[in-house]
Amino acid sequence: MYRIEDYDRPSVAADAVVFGFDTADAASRGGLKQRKLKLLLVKRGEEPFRGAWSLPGGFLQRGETVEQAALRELSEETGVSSPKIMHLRVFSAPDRDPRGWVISCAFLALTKTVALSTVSGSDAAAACWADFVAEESNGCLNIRLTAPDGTPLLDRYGDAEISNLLAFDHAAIIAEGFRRLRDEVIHHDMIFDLMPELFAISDLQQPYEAITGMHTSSQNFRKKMAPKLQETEFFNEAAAHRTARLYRRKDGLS
Amino acid sequence: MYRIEDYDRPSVAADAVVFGFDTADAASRGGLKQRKLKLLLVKRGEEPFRGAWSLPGGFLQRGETVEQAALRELSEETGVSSPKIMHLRVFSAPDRDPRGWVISCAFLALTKTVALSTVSGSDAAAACWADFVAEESNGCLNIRLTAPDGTPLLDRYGDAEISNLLAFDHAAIIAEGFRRLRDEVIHHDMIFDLMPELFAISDLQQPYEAITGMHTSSQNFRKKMAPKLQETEFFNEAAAHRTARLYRRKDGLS
DNA sequence: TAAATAGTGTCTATGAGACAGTATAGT
DNA sequence: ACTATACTGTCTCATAGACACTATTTA
Repeated sequence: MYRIEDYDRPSVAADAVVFGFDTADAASRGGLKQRKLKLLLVKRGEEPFRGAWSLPGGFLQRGETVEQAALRELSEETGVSSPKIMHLRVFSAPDRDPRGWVISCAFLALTKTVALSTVSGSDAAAACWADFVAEESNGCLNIRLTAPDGTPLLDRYGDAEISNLLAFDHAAIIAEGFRRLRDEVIHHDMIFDLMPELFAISDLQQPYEAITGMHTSSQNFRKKMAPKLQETEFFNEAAAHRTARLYRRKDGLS
Repeated sequence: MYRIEDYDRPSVAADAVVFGFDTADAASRGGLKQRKLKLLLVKRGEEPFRGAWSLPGGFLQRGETVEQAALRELSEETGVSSPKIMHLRVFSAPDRDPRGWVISCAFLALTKTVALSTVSGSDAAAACWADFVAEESNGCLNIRLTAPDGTPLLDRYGDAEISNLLAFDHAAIIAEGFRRLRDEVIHHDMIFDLMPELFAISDLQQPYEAITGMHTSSQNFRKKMAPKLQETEFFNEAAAHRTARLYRRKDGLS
């Protein structure tokens, strides 16, 4: 029989790729024009990579699952809670951590409405929502990450890293996370996990297109989404134009 | 700084859910009618669960990635090699292994053509291709696994296990593996990874429908697949009917 | 010729994209 | 009146399913 003490064991980390959109609640929204995809990062307070930005995460503890570890670390480090978290993959290259043998269980997590103020926790200056921009050109995924102060954190073209200020192999984890996000949005309506309970159809479009890279007219987008939506009696507060009806996700969808 | 020695660490296993189809090579095929989806299992030679069937897998060793560990164990235990292997998820419930704290990185793997004779390795009687049948009814996935001698190994309806002779939480891992397989076949043409290099269109249909649960006429199935196929100059050897042209997967597909 | 599967063509319904045009809010 | 967005409807094209029909092989 295998005896645990007889064998070498790695340290196991759980890291979360957390996406969100910086829109205020749709029901109480003003004339917000720009809705941008954001990625949650924390500033490392310890060596190695002290001072560098990294994914929120930490080490698995006895008695918890890796999901619980990811959510616990996310909460501890950023004060953010995620209603939706899914396994991404395990990163286990033997040299990925200078401290030694550490494998990382990576998760994809989403927050409904990103209130930027929710970033707090042990050290408020130690977490931020970075701007996330992705483009696909001839089969290559280009990702750019920018800190709130404008510092470019990552410029990645395919697997080539033009510039990368992130700790460990987190750039690769982020790329994998975004690929999965796109896939889930396209095939499994994951876009709704990024939206508040009630939303106007036009609130869906910017997020949807930023993630999928697709572009449609607002009319056709409406028609595509209509079968997945449940009409409500509510309307958003008007800007300088007609008010929009609010919808919720129709249940009974995969 | 985090020092590895200061903290508790789990043992890490890599387990593979390996699917295959029991069709002989299409180019030298006889009048084979039944093509069935199979799952690769090994018989445990040690405690715990000695004598029970389980997924091929084993413990991660220092210096290798979890993918390498999965492929190494697969080869050692069954002699099977897999051209396609992908991360599924991590199973880490604290009580999932009676030996102690063991988490499992689960993989989905496919073999192109299953020559049933390839099951060998350290102990030939210790591995088998079990019959795998899945049905979806009102949102619930029903899975049944049967050993080659007819013994029912698993009957699972949704998350309810009617009967389960498998070791550990491998029944849940298998269910997750099949869900992912179906998803990849539907959205990303993974069906081709289960096929030999050359195949007739009709060879695709049974596997495709067994996995997706969809049903179409052979004519419409042909039309759906045509844009993904590259015609070749070869034909299969005839049975008691017209010979079929062989195709290969058209490249440049996701 | 019969049996069985391979393969073509046709009709129809559905969904996506292009785009014309109407509705309703604020300024 | 003007502007900006919400929303409806229409046309066209591509794709999926139903199904009639032809082609080719062995028995």
